Amino acid sequence: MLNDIQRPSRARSAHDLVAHGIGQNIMQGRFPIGSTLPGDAELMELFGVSRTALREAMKTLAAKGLIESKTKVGTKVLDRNNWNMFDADIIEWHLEMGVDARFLGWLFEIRQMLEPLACATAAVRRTPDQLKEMHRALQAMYQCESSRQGFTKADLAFHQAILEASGNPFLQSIGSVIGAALATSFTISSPVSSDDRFREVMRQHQAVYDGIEQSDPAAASDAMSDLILQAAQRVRIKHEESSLANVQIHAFSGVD
Amino acid sequence: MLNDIQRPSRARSAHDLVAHGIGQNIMQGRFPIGSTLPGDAELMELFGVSRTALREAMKTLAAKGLIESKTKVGTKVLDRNNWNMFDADIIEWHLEMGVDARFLGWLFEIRQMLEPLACATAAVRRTPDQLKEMHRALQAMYQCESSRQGFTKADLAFHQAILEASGNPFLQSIGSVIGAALATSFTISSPVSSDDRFREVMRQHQAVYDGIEQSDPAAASDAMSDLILQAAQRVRIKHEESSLANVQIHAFSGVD
DNA sequence: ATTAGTATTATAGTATGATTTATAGCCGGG
DNA sequence: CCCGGCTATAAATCATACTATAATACTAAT
Repeated sequence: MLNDIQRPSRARSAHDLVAHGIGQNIMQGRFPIGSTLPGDAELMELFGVSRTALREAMKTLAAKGLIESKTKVGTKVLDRNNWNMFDADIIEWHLEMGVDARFLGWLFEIRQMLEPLACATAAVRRTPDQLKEMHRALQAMYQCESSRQGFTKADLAFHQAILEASGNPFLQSIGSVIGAALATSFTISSPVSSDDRFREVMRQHQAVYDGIEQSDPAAASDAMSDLILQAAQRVRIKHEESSLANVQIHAFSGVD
Repeated sequence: MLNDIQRPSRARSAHDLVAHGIGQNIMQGRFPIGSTLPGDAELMELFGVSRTALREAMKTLAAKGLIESKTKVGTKVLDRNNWNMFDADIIEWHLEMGVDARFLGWLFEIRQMLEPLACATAAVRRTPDQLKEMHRALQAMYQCESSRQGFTKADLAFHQAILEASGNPFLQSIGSVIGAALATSFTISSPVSSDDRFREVMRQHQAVYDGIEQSDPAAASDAMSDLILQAAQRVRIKHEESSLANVQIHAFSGVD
């Protein structure tokens, strides 16, 4: 199987390469937070691109909250809490400098905070079409026992369908976070490595689907919570001090 | 008091204005999703800027996931689930076209999902310095009974200090979401409009602080949940079908 | 007539230099 | 010591020219 393009990153445009380059350097701390990075002229030479391409790259980074340029004073690397961590590129650049356990932990922590509740809302708000979409993705997962690539893709599609059905655009835009978590987890520990593991993973996903299908928010939420917890354990994440993994949904009572 | 800059939007750079203009038009559906927006030449004329400025604006929008340009085929408006809703600008543009209740509801839904758990982790992970930061912000709130501006600022600082103390960079980067929610809520219904209301709001914030100060995750989480719920009610948000507002943290048990 | 290959062409991408604008830092006057 | 204007510098913007890409149309071969 040579058909997988391991690095679509190769054939990218100039400004994309520059943005990637600078972004990664910032992540790695080679352009430390708070520091002023080299002037236009120097960066042009460094990356071998024109001012146009460079400035477009800068705007990309600025849009993601990584840097800020002011006339005369230069371009400074902003503090981490200005970074938009829900951005696909930022997550990617983070992971490209080596997967560290802390980062994965944070990723799973966020998933644990959002996805169970997304399931709960999806269970209540889903349309028939959205349910069908989840079903399609679930079936695709069943049929991808052999292919890790295909399984990951179907898995992501399943989770994204749930987010979509939650009806909340904020939830709908965290696909990148989940995608990164899945892709990374699967490189560490494949869920299709053994028959037992595969069956267990599928059982959990099925439980999530069933909960949503039956419009049972609590069940859907609990199932998703379990699913994420076990996924985290598979990659041996130990939550540092306390675990939020067993936060549970206590009650779903509608208010007026 | 004239010192408030109602529209810092005025003195912005060219590409910022263009990005703002196009972004807002996209939000309003005047550049519908999936459509191809005008070519470079036309947009240059439309906004009266040079190609450079226009392209920088495009890159900004592309970085936020709003659009995608391909050679020959033009620039297309991407689907909403590519948009990064956790971006401050996108939220701002959304709100600028009139505050609609649904959007506010989504905002509060996300807050309700994340902030209580952020409080819980903060209660466990906080450093003394971070606690001090929260205390400072809380005191500032107490002293801003008269000024809505100052109160909003202090309130945001309080919430941001909690996110900071959660230790999770993903949580740390949702300040824009909370900021937007606070600012918008306060224009609808000021928390300092009456003495009673002010006292109630402060009591709730104090409860959150106390929970974190005493390293009591459950208490901190519950207090924050209450706080957000009441804030939502103040702006008359009725959750559509079911409310996630009274999701409760059931148990915080550390795992190994 | 269908298909495959090639040429055309419109549009985004890149490059370069000139020009404008904003600000840090200096200077001199108060 | 403080304040206001001057100046140098670097970023921001503009204008223009050139390149790369891909959708379309056209041609030719089967």
